[in-house]
Amino acid sequence: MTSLATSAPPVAREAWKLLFELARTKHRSLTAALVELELTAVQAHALRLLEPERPLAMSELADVLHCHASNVTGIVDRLEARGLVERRAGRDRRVKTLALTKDGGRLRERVVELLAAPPLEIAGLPAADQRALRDILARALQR
Amino acid sequence: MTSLATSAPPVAREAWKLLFELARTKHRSLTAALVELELTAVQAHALRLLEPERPLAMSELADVLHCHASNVTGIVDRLEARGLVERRAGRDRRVKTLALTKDGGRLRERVVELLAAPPLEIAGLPAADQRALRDILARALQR
DNA sequence: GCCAGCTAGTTGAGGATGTCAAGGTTCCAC
DNA sequence: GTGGAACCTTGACATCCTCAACTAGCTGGC
Repeated sequence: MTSLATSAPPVAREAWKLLFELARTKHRSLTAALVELELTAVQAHALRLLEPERPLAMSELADVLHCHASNVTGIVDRLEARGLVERRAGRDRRVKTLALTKDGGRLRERVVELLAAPPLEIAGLPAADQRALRDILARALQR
Repeated sequence: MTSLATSAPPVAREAWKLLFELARTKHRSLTAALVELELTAVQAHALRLLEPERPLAMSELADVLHCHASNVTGIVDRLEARGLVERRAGRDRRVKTLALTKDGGRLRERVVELLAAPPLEIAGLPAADQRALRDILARALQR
């Protein structure tokens, strides 16, 4: 649970405001890019989490997506209907294991690249700024 | 249109990855906080955009929310049903102008504070890091 | 061995968000 | 005036999300 700093110093608030704005901008451009792949945000996220060599159980996917199992059923239904994902029976026959198909693997690569690509706002920064940004964020997330 | 840098230097990608992670973490905690106000993300966003002294037309709200007018109808319906917002007829009677009610204004303040509060990851940084972060992000968004 | 209770996943109901097409009012330019 | 444009709403449909109830399968204690 990441709590909030309701009485934070002004500088932190300014930094956060900028960060918020950047995130929103990127979120929009990302959603637009996903439309061309005919994927929704959640579908793309699920695809990203399904690494080719490490199949996931439905319940594990629900965990990492932070949503209910019943929701995952529908999401996987749609991915499976498009031939991107397969449900396989595990040794424990209650568990259904999710594996990428060939098509799913190919599409996943595009999704991963899309998500990993920094927006031009970041990519266009001087190298020193990029390094400083990375280091500061690394410190921030270390807690 | 924020385009993507699909072939960006590794440092930019690392920085972006961290930023992405921070955004996701915060998004979750924010959604959780909004549940207690019985607001969804879009409702909170709409509320934030409705400044007390500057009423917005439905179409203007649709613009800033980046969604279709027909979608705004439903969102405003729900806010109005809760007594947070009022539709008023403008001089041009095609236009419906949105104004906050007393309750809406009070709730909006809490929402604005919630959105503006930086996560502890940022608030807990040394002051020098906060300043550097703010300055780098300001440069990034200047383009 | 057997059964009570747990776990995994699905189903169905219901709500919010989002798109699109169609329609009603109102305005404006000609 | 009248035709077209602008603004909003409505209805149909898809996705995402939760919850409650259900089925199938596993497991531990007797």
